[in-house]
Amino acid sequence: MDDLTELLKGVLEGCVLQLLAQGDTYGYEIVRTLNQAGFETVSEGTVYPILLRLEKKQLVDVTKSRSEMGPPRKVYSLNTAGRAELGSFWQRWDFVTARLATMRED
Amino acid sequence: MDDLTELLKGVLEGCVLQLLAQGDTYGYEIVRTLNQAGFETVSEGTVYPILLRLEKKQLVDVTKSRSEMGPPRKVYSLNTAGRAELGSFWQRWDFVTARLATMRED
DNA sequence: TCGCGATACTTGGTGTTGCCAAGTACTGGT
DNA sequence: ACCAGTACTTGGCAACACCAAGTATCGCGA
Repeated sequence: MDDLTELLKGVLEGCVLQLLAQGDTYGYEIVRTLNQAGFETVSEGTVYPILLRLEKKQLVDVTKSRSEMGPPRKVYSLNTAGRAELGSFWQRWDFVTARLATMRED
Repeated sequence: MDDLTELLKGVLEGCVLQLLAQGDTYGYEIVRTLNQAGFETVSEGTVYPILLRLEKKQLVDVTKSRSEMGPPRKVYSLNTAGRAELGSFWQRWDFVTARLATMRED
C-alpha cells in the first residue's frame, strides 16, 4: 500500500480515542494494536505525540503503573470530554465519507 | 459541522481528481462544485494550490480558454497519469475506511 | 465614464499533523 | 556485564488545508 500519511491526518487521533474507548491502555500497546489493525507502519514517534496531545487537551486521565518488563507505563483512560470528542470524530468521519461516496457515484 | 480541516488532508486533492474525471473544468467552478457537494467552507485559497500541485506533478493538462464573464480560465483535464493517481487515491481511501470500520465494530 | 460586483487566479504566511531519527531508561535473561 | 525487549520523549521535517490580501478581467447600472 502506498503512502497513507496525508489520509491519516486527524484519523489516527480518532483511532487512538476509539481504542481507549474499548479499555484503558498505554502507548506501546496502542502502537502494536494499530499495527495489527492494518496500520502497519505507524510507529511510536507518531503515537506518543498523539497521547501527549490528548493529555494536554484533557480528553484522557493518566495513571502510572508498574510493568513486569521494562519501565513504568503511562496508562490512559478516556474521560467524559474524551468520549464526547470521540463522538464528534465519528460524526465528522461519517460526514466526510458520505460526501465522498456521493461524489464517487456521480 | 465542526472543523474538518485535518480530515480533509489528502482528501480534497482526491475530490478534485474525481471532479476532473467527470469532465474538464477550472478552479473557480471546482470551488463552487465542492461547496455544493457539502464542503461548504472550502475556498479558493485551498483549491488553487491543489490545482497548481496537480499541474506540477503532471497529472493534468492545462488550456487557457476565454470566458464571457471575467478573465480567461485555466481549464484542467485529467491525463493518463492523473487517472492512475485517482485510482490510487480510491484504493488508499478504501483501505483506510475499511480499517476504520473494523476498529469501530470491535 | 466611473465604479461596483461577479468572475478568475495567485501567493505568502500560519497551524496542525504524521513521520523519522535519535536518545533515555528500566527490566530480565545469558 | 551485556543485550534484547519494553516504554516513553523530543527535535526537526514535509505536506496539507486555510486565511488574507492582492491582481486582473469583464459586464452593467448610475
